[in-house]
Amino acid sequence: MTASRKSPTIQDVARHANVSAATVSRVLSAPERVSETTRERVHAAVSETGYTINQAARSLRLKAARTILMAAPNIGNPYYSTVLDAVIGEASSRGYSVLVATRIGDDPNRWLHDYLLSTRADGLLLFDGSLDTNSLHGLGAEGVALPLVAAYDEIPDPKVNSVITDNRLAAKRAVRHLADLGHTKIAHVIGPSRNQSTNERLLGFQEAMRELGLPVRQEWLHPGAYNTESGTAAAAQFLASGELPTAVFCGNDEMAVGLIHGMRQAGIECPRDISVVGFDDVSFAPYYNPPLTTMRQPREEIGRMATRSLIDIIEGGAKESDPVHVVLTSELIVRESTRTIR
Amino acid sequence: MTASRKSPTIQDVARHANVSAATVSRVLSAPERVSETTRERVHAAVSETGYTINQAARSLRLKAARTILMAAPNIGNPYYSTVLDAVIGEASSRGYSVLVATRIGDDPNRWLHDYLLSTRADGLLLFDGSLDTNSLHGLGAEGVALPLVAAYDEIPDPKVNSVITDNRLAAKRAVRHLADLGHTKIAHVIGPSRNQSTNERLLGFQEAMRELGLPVRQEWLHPGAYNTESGTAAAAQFLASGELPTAVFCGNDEMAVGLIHGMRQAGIECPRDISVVGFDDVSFAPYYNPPLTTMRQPREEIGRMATRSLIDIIEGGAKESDPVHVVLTSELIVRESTRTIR
DNA sequence: GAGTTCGATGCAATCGATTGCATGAGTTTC
DNA sequence: GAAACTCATGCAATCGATTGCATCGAACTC
Repeated sequence: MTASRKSPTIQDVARHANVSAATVSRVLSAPERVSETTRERVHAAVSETGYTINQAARSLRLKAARTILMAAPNIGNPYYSTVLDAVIGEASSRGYSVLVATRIGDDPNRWLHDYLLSTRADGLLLFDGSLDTNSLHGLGAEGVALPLVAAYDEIPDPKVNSVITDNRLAAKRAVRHLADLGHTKIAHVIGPSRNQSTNERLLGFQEAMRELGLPVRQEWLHPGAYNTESGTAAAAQFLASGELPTAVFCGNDEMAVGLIHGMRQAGIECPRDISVVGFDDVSFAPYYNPPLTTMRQPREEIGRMATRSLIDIIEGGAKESDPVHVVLTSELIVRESTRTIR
Repeated sequence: MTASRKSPTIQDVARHANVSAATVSRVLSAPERVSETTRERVHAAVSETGYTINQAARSLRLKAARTILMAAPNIGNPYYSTVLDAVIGEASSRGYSVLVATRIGDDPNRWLHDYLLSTRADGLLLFDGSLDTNSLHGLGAEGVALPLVAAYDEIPDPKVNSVITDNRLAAKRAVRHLADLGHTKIAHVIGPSRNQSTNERLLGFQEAMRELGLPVRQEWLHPGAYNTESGTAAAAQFLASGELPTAVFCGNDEMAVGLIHGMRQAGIECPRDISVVGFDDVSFAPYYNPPLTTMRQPREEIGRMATRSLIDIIEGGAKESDPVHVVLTSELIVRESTRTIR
């Protein structure tokens, strides 16, 4: 109650409880090494003083910040909000805080470096496959690998831990779904090419088309950027291509929505005139008009698993030498943006 | 190049440059106090060793973490993604990192306490008006106010700094817009009642209705929770109310979308049968079908201003005793979810 | 040329928590 | 009953960066 001028330190608590600072520290981190009577006395002193541990001092001494860094190219994308939520939940249940960084300047090496080598964060949750492996490996101290888990987007390096989804297969299933509905003229809106996930989805698309014996038309492939604008741009491109596809597989929901919007402005209605499959199943997908058929990605699961793995690695040291490679499965959610061809 | 076993310290750099650690420190923080020749020598040593500052040590010494904490009830809401983006941008341009916390257990006092009194964060960006003032004031050390800026949602305490929008006025304008289109049967989907912003919007709604001489029907007021589900629930309530409103003012876009969705399932089309105004103008609003008429909140601006104010307060100490109170104006964006009554 | 000033740099204390080692009291063992 | 052992606790060094004060040499003044 009677708060002192500034935050009480472990010394203050020690004084209150008539013990040494060492004992207070032990009560807090290894209670079983302290007798019950002193333990109680210390606990009382802690609440009397309103003591909270000074993380800076702790980090300095332990060389661990109990903080992880989540880096994503654009937190602005609604895809990440759910993931971030899950990351925070899992991290805080393990006693970790979460720092968030976006690509700021265009020198990822510099900012990652700043965060990680400065004991601000103990490990990195990387949601961005566009970083080159070399710069990442350079981050760990010599020999010691930096705790790093790549999530959502794979890093093309088997030594890097990853938690991803079955992008290739999922893309194939999405295309098959369209084919099952009778579509043969199928277009694809591609994500940003620097992402591995994008390439996997494109590969899945191409593979499925080949297996189905359907032609892939170049002008029905639009390179997008995972945002609504590029969906609308894709619509424009397809409209200008002479013949309109009857179905489109989009690399994510944002682009699907942008595409449907663009098409509608030209009088092409979804699903009446064109079927559209998205990817991700973001929060508004079921509420869109039409409700979006999409490949759901288990985003909470991705966030949780990635965080759990990262913290396991941080705490287990490098002893578990086998890299973690988790592949979660996406699920086709059929709603109303796809239907049988007339 | 020749990286040592562990991260180099300021001592290592000092040794390389044949100066004392004090000098290295000065080169880094007050270059003008060091002669040019040594400065160059030190810079060379820094890049040779690959030195990065140890933030824990720095924080301990300076009693400042150069980190702010953004606390929001549910980061999962797409509203926050844009704000967070802006916060990160502004913070990192000032050399600050951003920690993110969600409401975890239901003891906000405890977690805020943990973060703030433990030198993890120097200040708090609070996006949650539901915390009671007492617990907040308890946070600062005696006499010294904790650097705190309430954003988006006002704390009903003039001593707390805030960056908010003109919720009341904005709500009135939204209702006026509906009235201008000839609507008289207007419903309102309210946000979670613990939020001040919600109450302001409700007050604005009521005020506008009174000024327009329109009756407020109780069964046309639905208490929602700022998510899509409650929009759909509101639709159900209105449908069951005997008479259908011809227009609805929703407390945010999520609920607007949920409402439109729910109405459509009952065969009530927007804007044909019912006009809907949302609030926020989240990223998918212009791409919805129909594109959403909504009160745009300057979210980047909110994030940027709030962050800037917070850091100013942190760095300026408590010397600027006048609380900051910024009120940004919302803008009515007319799209296609509202139209003149038939 | 002796005294004064100034700029550059080093010394050493400090921030607060942790932990290996030492100590001392109490308990067990033969 | 003395040696061996256990258990609880304290002492003091340590983590790495910052900064007030001291020092030292050079430049300047009269």
